[in-house]
Amino acid sequence: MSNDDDLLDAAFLALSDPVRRQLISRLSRGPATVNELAEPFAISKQAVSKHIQVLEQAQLVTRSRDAQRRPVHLNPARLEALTAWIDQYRLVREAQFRSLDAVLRTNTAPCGSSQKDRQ
Amino acid sequence: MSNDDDLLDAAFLALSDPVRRQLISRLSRGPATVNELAEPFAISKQAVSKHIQVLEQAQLVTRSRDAQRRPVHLNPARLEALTAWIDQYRLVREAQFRSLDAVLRTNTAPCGSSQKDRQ
DNA sequence: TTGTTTATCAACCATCTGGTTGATAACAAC
DNA sequence: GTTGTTATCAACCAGATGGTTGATAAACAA
Repeated sequence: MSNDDDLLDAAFLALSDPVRRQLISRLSRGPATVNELAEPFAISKQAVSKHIQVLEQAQLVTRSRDAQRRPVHLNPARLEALTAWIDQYRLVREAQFRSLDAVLRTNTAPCGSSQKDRQ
Repeated sequence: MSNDDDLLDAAFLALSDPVRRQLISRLSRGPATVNELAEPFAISKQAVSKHIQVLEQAQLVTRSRDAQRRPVHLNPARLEALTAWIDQYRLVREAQFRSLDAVLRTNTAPCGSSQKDRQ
């Protein structure tokens, strides 16, 4: 987990599983232990523990220590890094769509669906 | 690829690979064919074609037809769905952090690092 | 027709993923 | 000490993923 690319790999991979996304959802309402997190699921707590390790490696969550408990906390900063990556490309493309739209609207009149591929 | 959850699965999985993220990056500058997309990479174009199929299944890209070419287009709408999902939880948690911060700032004076786990 | 370009399909293979069960470690309470 | 709770580790397994090579199809150009 050295460079930035590996962190993005790990984070997106972590979010590609519905169980892990539900864990994120639960943690957005506050920290929780593995047992608490595992309770709503039909799978073993070992499996949940593995899921949490995946999230932890991606730095989407952190752990603390409270006797034998190891509460899991959400890390919003890492979530923000993901939206930042996505928006970097989404916004560029949407801006191009808007300007293309403006060109089509002013030059050619009818609102036909004739979009050329190579710009 | 029926429900919303499957689409999120597919989309986050699609972005968990550095090659596919670079494809997204390239496509944010405009449509391109498989051969054009494969050129910068050391892997075969069959491999790139597979990557594009993964992106297409996630509806992050679309294809069109231009003679024997099949140009690939970015789909910003799907990218936006991802940021929407992330922000849904990121913003909740950050808001909680801010209010906790405010409570700590007004009630207890010294800026020590004593955060309790269970809220 | 023949050839070229573009792109996918079909096998195949090594590795990773997500789940299981059983054993183990660390701590709390008695 | 013993018992119970919390959590991880280790080994295993079925299926998915990411890459390869070779064959094939589709749309042109000559």
